[in-house]
Amino acid sequence: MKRPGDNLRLVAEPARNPTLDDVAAHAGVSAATVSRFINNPKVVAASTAERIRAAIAATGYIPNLLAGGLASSRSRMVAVLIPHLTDSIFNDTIEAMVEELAAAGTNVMLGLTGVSPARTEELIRDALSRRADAIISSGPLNETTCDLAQRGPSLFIQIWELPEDPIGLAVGFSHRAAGRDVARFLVSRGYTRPHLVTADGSRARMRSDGFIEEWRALGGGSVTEATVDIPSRFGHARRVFADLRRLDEMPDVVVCGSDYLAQGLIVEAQAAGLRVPDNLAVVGFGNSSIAGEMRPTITTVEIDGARIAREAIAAIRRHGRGEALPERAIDVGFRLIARESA
Amino acid sequence: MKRPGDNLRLVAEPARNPTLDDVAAHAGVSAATVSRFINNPKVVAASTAERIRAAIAATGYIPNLLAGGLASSRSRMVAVLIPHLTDSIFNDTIEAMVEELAAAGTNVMLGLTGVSPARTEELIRDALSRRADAIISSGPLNETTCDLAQRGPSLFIQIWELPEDPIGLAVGFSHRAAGRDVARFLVSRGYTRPHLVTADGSRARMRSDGFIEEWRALGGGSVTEATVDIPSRFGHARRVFADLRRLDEMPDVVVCGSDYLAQGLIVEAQAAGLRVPDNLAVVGFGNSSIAGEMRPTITTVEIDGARIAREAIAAIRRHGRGEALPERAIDVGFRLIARESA
DNA sequence: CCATGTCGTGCAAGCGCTATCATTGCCGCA
DNA sequence: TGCGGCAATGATAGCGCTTGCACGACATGG
Repeated sequence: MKRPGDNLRLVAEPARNPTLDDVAAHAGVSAATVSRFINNPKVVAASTAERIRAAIAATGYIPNLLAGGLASSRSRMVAVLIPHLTDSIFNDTIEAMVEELAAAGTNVMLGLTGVSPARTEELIRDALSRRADAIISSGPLNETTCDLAQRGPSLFIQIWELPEDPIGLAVGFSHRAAGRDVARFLVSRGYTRPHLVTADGSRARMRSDGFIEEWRALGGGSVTEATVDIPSRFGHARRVFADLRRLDEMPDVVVCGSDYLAQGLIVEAQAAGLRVPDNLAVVGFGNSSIAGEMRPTITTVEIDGARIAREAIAAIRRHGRGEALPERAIDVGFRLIARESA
Repeated sequence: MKRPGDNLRLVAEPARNPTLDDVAAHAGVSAATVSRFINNPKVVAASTAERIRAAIAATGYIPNLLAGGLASSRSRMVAVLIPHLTDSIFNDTIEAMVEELAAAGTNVMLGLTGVSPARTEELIRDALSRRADAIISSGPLNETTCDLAQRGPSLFIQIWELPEDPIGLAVGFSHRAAGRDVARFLVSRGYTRPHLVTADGSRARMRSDGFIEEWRALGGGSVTEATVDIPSRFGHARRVFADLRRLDEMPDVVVCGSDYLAQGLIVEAQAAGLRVPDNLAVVGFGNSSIAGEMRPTITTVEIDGARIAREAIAAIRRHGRGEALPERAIDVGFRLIARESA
């Protein structure tokens, strides 16, 4: 239904979104006061607050965070850079992160780096362009990316690892120590012929190194190894298992780079008529939700993703308030969970 | 290497990031020209372009997209709203989406809605606040959210479903038709006692309705049903399978809301000594990567996530150029893939 | 040779908000 | 009564970019 007034309204007030000024006019205060109300309601008088609240509702005002960010040089956004989404061992961490950030009124820019440093660099550039309050990265860095990360005003947080000299902050754990712990555990269980399935990345490499180091130190025998692409996926299991069977001597335990791959190996082993762990034991990594739900349940290394998220976010908050960070690296540790598969 | 000039530079030019003006001064052109070069290199003369390029490198300039977005009211960012990350049937779609968008120089704001309309509303508000070029949503909407989505300048795209009257654009398929197809398939294979495991959401509901409708139309017998929380996860399988065994009569096929749940049921069935599909058949949904890799491989319904991503992005491009959308709903269809599990 | 493009560029006015500083009452306390 | 102090608000100057308009230089065609 079209009434005469409609066109007039359209002329007087075009398709433009209402702005702070509109709200201010409507509430009979200045734009500054409305801004204050939005960012920190308790600094305005209760009666004023009420009028502003009403004006916002009446005008259907939606703040413009681009303008706000430009003026304050705080974007209320953090960039999260991860390699993949599918079968990703980080998903729990990321999910926790996104939720914690949402609770703090901060949004997340998601970047998928794959294994490409070039893509990583571009994403860091994008994050800096958007003046992200922080950049949380679990991907691989090279020299250029480090440089970029250094220079930008955004807090740079590396998660899931602990480099010797972190750029901004690192929240992670020692992959080498995790590898060693697994070795010790397998020795204690009496396994003698471990097979390592290592993803083609530095973190997995460190775990394998740690494992072998400790295994040898404890007088263990020979270790066989296989390599898979990043990330360690369920789908790799077929080839890995097929290769396994061609070894001179079957291993008695397979150490995987992720619970998904471990799950895949269990499936393959069972399909081939083997019993897990009796004929072949399997160790996962990450304590993804499936690990405790698989049959048999999967022995794995738990990383407290929620804790990583919390620490990262606490640091972002501090950094946002201009405080210095108490530490450059936070070790959240890990925990070996012995279940049925090994 | 430290030269005398360095300190002077530091004094003259404090920690401030270089801006367009700095680059312009360095290149001996106006800021407008640098802006043009950045956004559309071919409109500036080749020689000028070269000088600007050099100036950008020399100053280490990083554009400020907040300022750019404010001025142009285009943020080069789209919001992607999904319920979950873990075990999510959307992950392949999202991954394709993020990659396509990255290729187009657009970043992604990730929002996790869970099953809460309140959270969805807040995320839509956030997306509008950031002046997202588009909002891509696969979550549940209520009246308020619809209103918001209508009003905002962002293109609103619903994926994975086809409502009768989409808000902006819908890219999806008919869940009802998918349910019917599964029913027809199972009849053709001679199954007689299907068990439906329906997630507690409207889409899964539609598939179940479609299934039952067609099953009855084809003269099939009684259908049993169970409900699980959203999303249909691997971990639900234990309870679902346990409940199954308590039925008066064991079903001969279980129809699941996701491949992950299907995988879980296969694991449970096998752990209980049943053979799949001989003793119990299983049908998944989504053709996630595991579906083709499980033992037995999982019969499922394939959705072309990459196609959904492409269509959505094409629409965003058109909308960005101010063109009207050729259609309000795009049906990408689906495809039943018969594998070993049913 | 002038009218008419076309191309490359500069000028300047915003985009919508935040933050600094100044201003106004008003209370309490000496 | 006077005044420092505090609470609440307003005025104003940007934040760094985009873009419409204008302008000069040069090429084109009648």
